Amino acid sequence: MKIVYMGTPDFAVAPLKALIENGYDVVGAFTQPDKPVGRKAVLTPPPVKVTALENNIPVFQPDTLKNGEGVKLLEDLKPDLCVVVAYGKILPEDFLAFPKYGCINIHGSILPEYRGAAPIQRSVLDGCEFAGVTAMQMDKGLDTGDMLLVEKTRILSDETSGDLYERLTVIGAEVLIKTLHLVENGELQPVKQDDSQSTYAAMLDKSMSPVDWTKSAQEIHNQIRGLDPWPVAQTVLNGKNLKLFRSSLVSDIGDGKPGEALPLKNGLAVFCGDGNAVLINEVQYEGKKRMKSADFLRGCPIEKGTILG
RNA sequence: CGCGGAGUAGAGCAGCUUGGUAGCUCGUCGGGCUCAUAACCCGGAGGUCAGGAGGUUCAAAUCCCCUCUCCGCAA
Repeated sequence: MKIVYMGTPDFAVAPLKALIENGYDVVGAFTQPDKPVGRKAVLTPPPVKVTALENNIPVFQPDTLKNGEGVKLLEDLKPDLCVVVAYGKILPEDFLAFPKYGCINIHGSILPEYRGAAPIQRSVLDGCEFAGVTAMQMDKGLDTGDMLLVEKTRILSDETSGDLYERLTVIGAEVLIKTLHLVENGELQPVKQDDSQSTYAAMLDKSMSPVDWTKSAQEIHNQIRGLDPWPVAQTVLNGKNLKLFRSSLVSDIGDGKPGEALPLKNGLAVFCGDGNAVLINEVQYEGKKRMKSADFLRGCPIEKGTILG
């Protein structure tokens, strides 16, 4: 079976490798064009491109698939199936219909919940108990296709989006291979999504970073882990930005006003709106490196009672 | 050449303006106190102060010049 793989970020690397290791004939890899990255704006190829090239798979980085541009490329590759994992572009209908088995997408949520761009982050942000990966048969809607296989996993209480991302990419690779076995054996049992239960996971942006300390400790904890590794929860200290990482909920440390800092032996605790507090285990002050908050306090003492934000 | 912060002991920082034998908090090692301790007390080790046999000077972590690296903002 000839497969065209379509994906861009790290999340899409493990599934691609799984295809290769399981002997599938990956005849081409579609990925986003190289983009400038970092302060120096170095032109960087997306992870999937790197992996594909290492395995001598032809790489395609079209700016658009619309107006028949995408199909034009498929006509040469003649895939039986397209596998799409976090590709980052909308596939037009003529493209979806081209391969014999259509296009199968690996999505980082338990559909129909969290359709869209940032399902993993949103599920951490919302404090969900479970996350998962769904394989689906793509249709013209956004993550609306029939579900082929679902795998769930429990979200750990201190897990960040980045942590969960790494776990789900592994699960995603497994789900993909299992789904392909079903395809090959003609055992697929597509299940329609219940649109009435669907939710949309919008892309994250930097405006979500500032912490509102009047929220509950649990909500703030979810924000800190959900926005890690990007865009990262942030507060203000001495007029400068302070990024917050690796929080945990603490109890029995007394009372304080929302945003009130409490320097502790093992790090920086901050009181929240519900009277509880979060312990911030790692911070990054403007212009400084990321470090343990206990280390930060050694060089930049914060008086008890200082209000953050 | 987008704006800005920073490189000093294992860690986090001060010292630089007003040059003159390197300091704080923590860790570490040894000892003491204690039923006990991540607590407390005493003592010790540990630094070519990012690099340039650079410039100024009697003397440079500190002033001037060049290079490298890290980071925040903006994209």
